[in-house]
Parts: sequence; C-alpha cells; structure tokens
Amino acid sequence: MTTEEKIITAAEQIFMEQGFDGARMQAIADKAEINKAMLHYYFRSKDMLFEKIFVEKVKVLFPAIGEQMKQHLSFIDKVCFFIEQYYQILNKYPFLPFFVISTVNKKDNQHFIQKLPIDFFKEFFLESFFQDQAQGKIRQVNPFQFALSLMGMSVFPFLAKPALVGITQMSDGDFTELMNQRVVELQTYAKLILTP
Amino acid sequence: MTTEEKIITAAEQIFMEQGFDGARMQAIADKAEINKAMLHYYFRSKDMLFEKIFVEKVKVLFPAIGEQMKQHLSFIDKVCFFIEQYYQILNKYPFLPFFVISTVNKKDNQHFIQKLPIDFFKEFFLESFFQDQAQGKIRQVNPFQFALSLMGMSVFPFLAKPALVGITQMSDGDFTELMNQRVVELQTYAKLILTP
DNA sequence: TGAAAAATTAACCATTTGGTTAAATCATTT
DNA sequence: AAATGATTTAACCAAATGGTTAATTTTTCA
Repeated sequence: MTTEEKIITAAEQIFMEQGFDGARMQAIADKAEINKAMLHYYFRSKDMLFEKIFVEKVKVLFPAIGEQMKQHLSFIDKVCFFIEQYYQILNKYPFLPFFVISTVNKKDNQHFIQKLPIDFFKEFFLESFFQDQAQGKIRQVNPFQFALSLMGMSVFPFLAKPALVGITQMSDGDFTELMNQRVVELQTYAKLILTP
Repeated sequence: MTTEEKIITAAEQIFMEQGFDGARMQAIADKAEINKAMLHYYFRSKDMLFEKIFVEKVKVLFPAIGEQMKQHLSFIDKVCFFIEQYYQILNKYPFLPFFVISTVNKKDNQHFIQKLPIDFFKEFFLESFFQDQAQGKIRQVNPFQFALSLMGMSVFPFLAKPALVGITQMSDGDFTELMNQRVVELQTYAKLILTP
C-alpha cells in the first residue's frame, strides 16, 4: 500500500465520520500512520484532499448503472432494477449519502454541487418515463416528484441510521437485514404507485 | 428583544448554516450584535449553547400533532393529515431536517439521539396501523418500512435542497411551490401503497 | 557506486478558537 | 443618593490547527 493510498483510505474514514470541519489533518495522519507533512506533500491542502475524496466518493454514489439499465425495457422494470442495484451500493457504503448531503449543504459549496453527476437522470429516467406514460403503461404521476420520493425512500434510512440504531437498539446486522428486506418492499411500493 | 433572545436567534442561524464544528462563537456574537463574553455569561460553553438550540429545534421537528391526530379515524386519514401538517413545518423550517440529521450523525452523539421525542410513533402510528390492518383496511405492508419511507419521501427534498436548487436553477419560490404540490402527490402515493 | 531526485521527518510558525477575567456600566432597591 | 447586584466590555490566554521548512533518509538510475 503506497503512502498516497494510505492517506486516501484514512482521509475517507475521517472525513466521512467527522465531516470537513470536524476532521483534523493530524487525525488523518495518525490513522494513515504517516507524518502530517506528507498530507501536504501529496495533496497540498485540506481543501484539495477533501475535494479529491469527494469527487471519488460521489462517483460511487451516482453510479454508472445506466448501461445495464438499457436491458430493462419498461420504466417500472428500470425502477425496480435501480432499487436493487442501489441498495447494494448503499449497504456497502452506508455513510456515503450523509457525506454527500452534508458537503453540499454547507454554504459556499455551490462548487461541489456542480460536481454531482446527474446526467443519467435525464438520460434514462425521464426519457423512459415519458415513453411509458405516453403509452399508458404508468399512472399520471409527476416524474420529478416521483424521483425525489424514490431517492428519499431509498436513502433516508442510511441518513438516519445512527438515530435508528440508537433508538431501536438494533445491531449492525439487524440494520443490514432490514435494508435487505427493504429492497422488495420498495419495489412493491414503486409498482403500486406507478401501475395504473 | 433581550440579550438571551438575541443570542438564541443568532445561534440558531449560525448552527443551522454551519453545523456545530463549522460554527464560530464569534460569528454568533457578531450576528447577535453582542460581546462574545455574553455567550459564555448566558450559556457557559459552546456545547451547552448548542444543546439548548438542538433540544428546542427538535421539539419543532417532532411536533405534538398527536392530539389532533386522534380526530382522524382511519390510518390512511392519519397519514394524509401527517403529511399535510408536516409540510407546513418543513416549509417554515427547511433546514431543520439537515440540522437534526447532521447532529445525530456525528460520532459520540448518542447523547443527542436520546433526546429525540419519538413516543408519538408508537402511540399514534403503530397502534392505529395494526388496528386498521387487522380489519383489512390496509394492505399487508411492513409498518416500520412504511414509516421509514414516509419520512424519507417527506424529508428528503429538504435535505437535498441546496443540490436541487443548485442543479435545477430553481428559485426559492419555485422550491416552495414544488413542495406545496408535493403534499397531495405524497398523499396519493400513501393511498396507493396502503389501500388494499 | 555515487549523485540526483523523491520521500519522509521533526521542529516550527502564524492564526484561529473557545474560553476567562477584571474592570466598567447599568438597573434595582432602600 | 448610595449600595448592591446584574449585565456588558475589552483585553487577554492557552490550546489547537492548518500549513511550512530545512534537514535527513530512501530510491532511482546513469
């Protein structure tokens, strides 16, 4: 493992746990087991290190599942496929949604918003939606509202995970189990909402 | 306006915008137009000031709409009423969900999790759910999953507001308009999901 | 092998930050 | 008005933080 990789791995953890403001360069250095000066040697500044991590992580959260989506013909199929794929990612990186949301929610972070890769929304979601709706294959719902709902339902348990786990006393395994059940539950909801 | 009120008002804004770590005591003092020492005179420390704000704001986000809910007989009615009431609160305090989520998501904040008033979930949500489900008035969905979905659909647009506004170039008025439309959209979704 | 380049370290620095303090001002009561 | 207590201020402080630097070690390669 190179020093650069050690730094990135450590920075990911610290930034995800503590956020940009809460993260300390020394803490990253400690976790990476390197001298603090190396952080600046490789990434110049805290801002640049953070941006590196953010850009990388955002690619994971807005994945390139567009290609695979083409296989699924109807809009409803696409949505169900999305839920399934997305929960694999979320289960793997449960802190990602909060990391992205909290970065984007800070003032003067318009800069990071532009970095969000959202093309696939127009390309696969909207296009397919209107096509199927014109054919009467899905109900007259507002596609934008539906997209927000789909994202919200998917992502919210992960945003609220610490609260959920804290309140219900469930283990990490319990949570994963709940999220696995959730895939088919959300697919059912989507079908109920969309099927005319 | 007393000094204490000035402080609270200023602290609310700064903490909501910047989070605990990002907030500066000096910034709060400046916004309140008072001397920084007053903050400690009235609230002792940054932690105690923050806690004061958090506890207060959390009461707003988990409102006492339980009483009014009794009027609504069926579970579906209750859910629709909840959506309507909740969006009034969210439109008024759009940054609250992020504030609470981001506080709770930080390590070592188990302490704040205990402060979340969630009794009304068991009291009004679960109880009514099982009652109506036993009578076959609602579909066989998992109440916990449904609650998570309902919260997620409701709250997510506000969590993602900066990104949404940034990407779509919509104005604040556009956003509010979208959220107003959203009330009936979500009520429709809830009915479609729950009605057998 | 040996010199140049890259990587690493320890010590250091300027600034910021939450918090304190002692003195000053204002309000209240007698 | 004088004494008392509450409120407010400016100056200050120690600790922490992001960042730098000069020297040292390791790697590269002619």
